[in-house]
Amino acid sequence: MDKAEKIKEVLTRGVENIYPSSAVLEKVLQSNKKLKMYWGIDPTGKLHVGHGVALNKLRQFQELGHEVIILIGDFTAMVGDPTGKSGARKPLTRKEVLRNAKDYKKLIAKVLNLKKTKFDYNSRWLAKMKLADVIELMSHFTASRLLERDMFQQRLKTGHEVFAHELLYPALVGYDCVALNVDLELGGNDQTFNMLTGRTLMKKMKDKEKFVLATKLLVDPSGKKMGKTEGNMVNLDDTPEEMYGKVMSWPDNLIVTGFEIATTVPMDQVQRVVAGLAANDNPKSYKMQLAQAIVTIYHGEKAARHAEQQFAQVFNEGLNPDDITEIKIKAKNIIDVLVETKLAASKSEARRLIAQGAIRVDQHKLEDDTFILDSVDKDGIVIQKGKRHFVKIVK
RNA sequence: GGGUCGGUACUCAAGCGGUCAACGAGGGCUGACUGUAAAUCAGCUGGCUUUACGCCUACGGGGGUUCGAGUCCCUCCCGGCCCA
Repeated sequence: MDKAEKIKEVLTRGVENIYPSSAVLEKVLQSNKKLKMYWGIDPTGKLHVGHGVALNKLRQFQELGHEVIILIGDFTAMVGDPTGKSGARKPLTRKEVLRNAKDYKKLIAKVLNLKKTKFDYNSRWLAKMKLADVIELMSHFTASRLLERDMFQQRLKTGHEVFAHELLYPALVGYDCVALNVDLELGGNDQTFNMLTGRTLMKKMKDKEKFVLATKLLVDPSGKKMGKTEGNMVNLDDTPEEMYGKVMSWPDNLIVTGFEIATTVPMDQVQRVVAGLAANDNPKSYKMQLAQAIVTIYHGEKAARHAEQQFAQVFNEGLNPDDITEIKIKAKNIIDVLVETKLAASKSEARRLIAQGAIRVDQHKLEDDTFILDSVDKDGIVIQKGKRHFVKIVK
């Protein structure tokens, strides 16, 4: 790929929108100007494939020689991105944030060149702000502008409360880019509002144009949320087998988007997938390729191949996977065993699962909930719940 | 500050004195069907046990009325809307 092609890929692949426009950004990229850009993350949860999209995009920029900063929103995490109704989320301790950040770094290293990546924390400037600074910052916004955000609108419409401090959120994350003095911000399309707030602020406070690049989200082509499959969000620290399995359970219409945003598979190859699907090829084979491509990024090729082989073994042939988590337990009664192995959350649930025929012991469906596990030999006993949860009881 | 409506399980949301562990929807889990799909269909979805028209815990907090309260009353806390 030459530079022109790379620039084109940066501007189009997995991109939902560019502000002020793709054309303007293209010009800047073609000049030899080095851009300073950042991507902000909330350190409250796990990194998942949705984040992988941004990482891939950042890597492309990095390859073109631009400067990448990853901003951990440790301070804004305390405000909480306005979701849910109670706002009762407990603030993270400094320790938790640092631990999360450390985990993030490890995962981010799979995609980005860490030597060329800076990490920063927005508490560095936000924690120091005085009330006068906050007042000055807020004076750049109108109340209605802050309330425009869809989430607020929805809550107002349905009579739910919007807390005053939540209105600060877009302003604070918007201020990050001023503090960092960047040329470009990258984020998921759901962050567009916040990113544009920052763009406005940058113009007012520094008289500088900040580009905003909003990446596509992992949704099906109709724009609908993943719905049921949301539960199959792939965390970047999932084991290869989990990751592979979760991708396989995505709906078929996510395949193409998945290739585009979550992998580095060349786009002309992705086009072939599109053609294949249009020609009624079995989507399963493409989904397997996708799963393998994604697992390869985070765990390497070997692990990906193994995950695929395990997947076939368990789901096509109905056998047990090779490596099952082994647990030593005290309980003997099957109900207690299920609870102790965490396959069931409570004894009641354990009984329900058995009644529903969800529990297998060494491949045999269990119908008796008074079953006693006594003689555990050296090979152990495999307990299966549903299709994909296995635990091996060992001595 | 005044008026008014409201606070129910993971979420939304019924409920108007007993038959309420609480309708319905979403989500989750399990089963069938499959390509571990998705869609669809079915069951389950507070806990405990002797699995029973059983016991305990739950309908913002506390108190009361009643044989009996998510449901009525008092009070406190919190929110929406209107007025100031």
